[in-house]
Amino acid sequence: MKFDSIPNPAVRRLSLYLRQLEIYSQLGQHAVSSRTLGQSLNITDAQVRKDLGYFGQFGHPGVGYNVEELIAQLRTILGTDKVWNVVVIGAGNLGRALLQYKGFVNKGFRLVAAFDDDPKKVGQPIGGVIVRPMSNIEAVVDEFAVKLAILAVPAEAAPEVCARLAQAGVMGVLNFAPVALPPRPGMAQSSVDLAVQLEQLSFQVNALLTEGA
Amino acid sequence: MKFDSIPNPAVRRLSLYLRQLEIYSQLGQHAVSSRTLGQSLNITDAQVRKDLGYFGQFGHPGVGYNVEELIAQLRTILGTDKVWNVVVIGAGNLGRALLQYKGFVNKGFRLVAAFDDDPKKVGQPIGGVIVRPMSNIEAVVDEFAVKLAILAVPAEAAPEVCARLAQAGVMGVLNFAPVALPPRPGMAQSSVDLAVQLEQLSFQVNALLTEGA
DNA sequence: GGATGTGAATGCATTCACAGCA
DNA sequence: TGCTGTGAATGCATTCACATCC
Repeated sequence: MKFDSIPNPAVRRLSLYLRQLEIYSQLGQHAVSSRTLGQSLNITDAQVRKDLGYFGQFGHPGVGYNVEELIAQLRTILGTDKVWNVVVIGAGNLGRALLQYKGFVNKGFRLVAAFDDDPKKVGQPIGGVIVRPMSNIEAVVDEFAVKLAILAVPAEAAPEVCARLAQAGVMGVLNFAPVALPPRPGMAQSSVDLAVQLEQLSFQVNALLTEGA
Repeated sequence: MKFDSIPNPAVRRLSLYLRQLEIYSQLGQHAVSSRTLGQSLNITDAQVRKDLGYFGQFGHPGVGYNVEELIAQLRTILGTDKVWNVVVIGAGNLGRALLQYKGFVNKGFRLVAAFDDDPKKVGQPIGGVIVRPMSNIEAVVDEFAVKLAILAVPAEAAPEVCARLAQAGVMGVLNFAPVALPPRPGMAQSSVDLAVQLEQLSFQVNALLTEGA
């Protein structure tokens, strides 16, 4: 399976398909068409079929897709049929919230450790783990074969910590610090900037207000 | 200024430009070229110029862009030259973290209220506001002219709450619930699903591992 | 010389439309 | 008939390349 040559937006949508299919599954729905699945997510049926088509043929002409079957396939594609051990760096407000977030575990992600340099935070139990000093990062990453990390440290510290994680063997970082991380070959990076998200809405609301007026 | 016909990716980048320019400003940098700005964000210089070009001519040929000047322009474009009052719905782990997040205020967003239906949470002070019962939503939205809301409620409740917010006059929602919100004309919506973010990394790390092998 | 601003060219993603199968 | 899978056509975003200006 060649992973490059696949549109990035398509991969983003795969996650949405999976999420929606899990909802169908829980509702006892066993079959779904590209049209129905798409409508739940505001995506065209052709787009759904094309996205899945990058990875194989999972549907049944005249019938649709089997929900459980497609869930299994998508998990395999996305790599969440196995469990990933994940560490959280930074035990501030955001880090603590993430450590207690219930949505990760049944998606195939297990938070195995938290790190912070504040001596007042080290030793605290949060969401089932205990905050450790940053000096332990390498040992923990090694011990638990950690490949994914969540970065919830201040912007000033983020690039340096990211480099350190890469050095330790982490291959993917989800960054919540409001700063651009220098790209590293061999490391996947994704950033979520909360203020930027609001700014986008601000722009769009302004557009709605001025075009409507 | 016609707000439609502008590529959505371009608007996303404007926020990144602004963020980076604010860093330059703090470092005492007063001029910047499209090349330099782009390099800090892994964006080509042509892209930077094209994005800005959708909104006007802000540069000085042979010189570059004035940092403070461009910051002011971008704030106006994004609508954050004015302060937006924002409410947070849901005072769970994530809601509480967002209420205490320091990054919003100097970006032009003021969190004016939090809501939750859990009687144990109502009355609690968090990050400068007091948690109110959901029944107060309409009154607060009205009183503070709230146009933006952050949705941090469970997935089951999210669509209903979103509809209610729209009814109350909210025009933009940042949704953290892992569910698709039905689109509403006259309302801007943006979703951040934390598990989906990790899934994307999972996919990419798998790709790195298999292509490298 | 060194930078912007911007049409033209390219490349990528989405949509169309239909053959093929249950 | 109803739906998938997929080449072909379209549409959109990015990059090129250069005229223009300090």
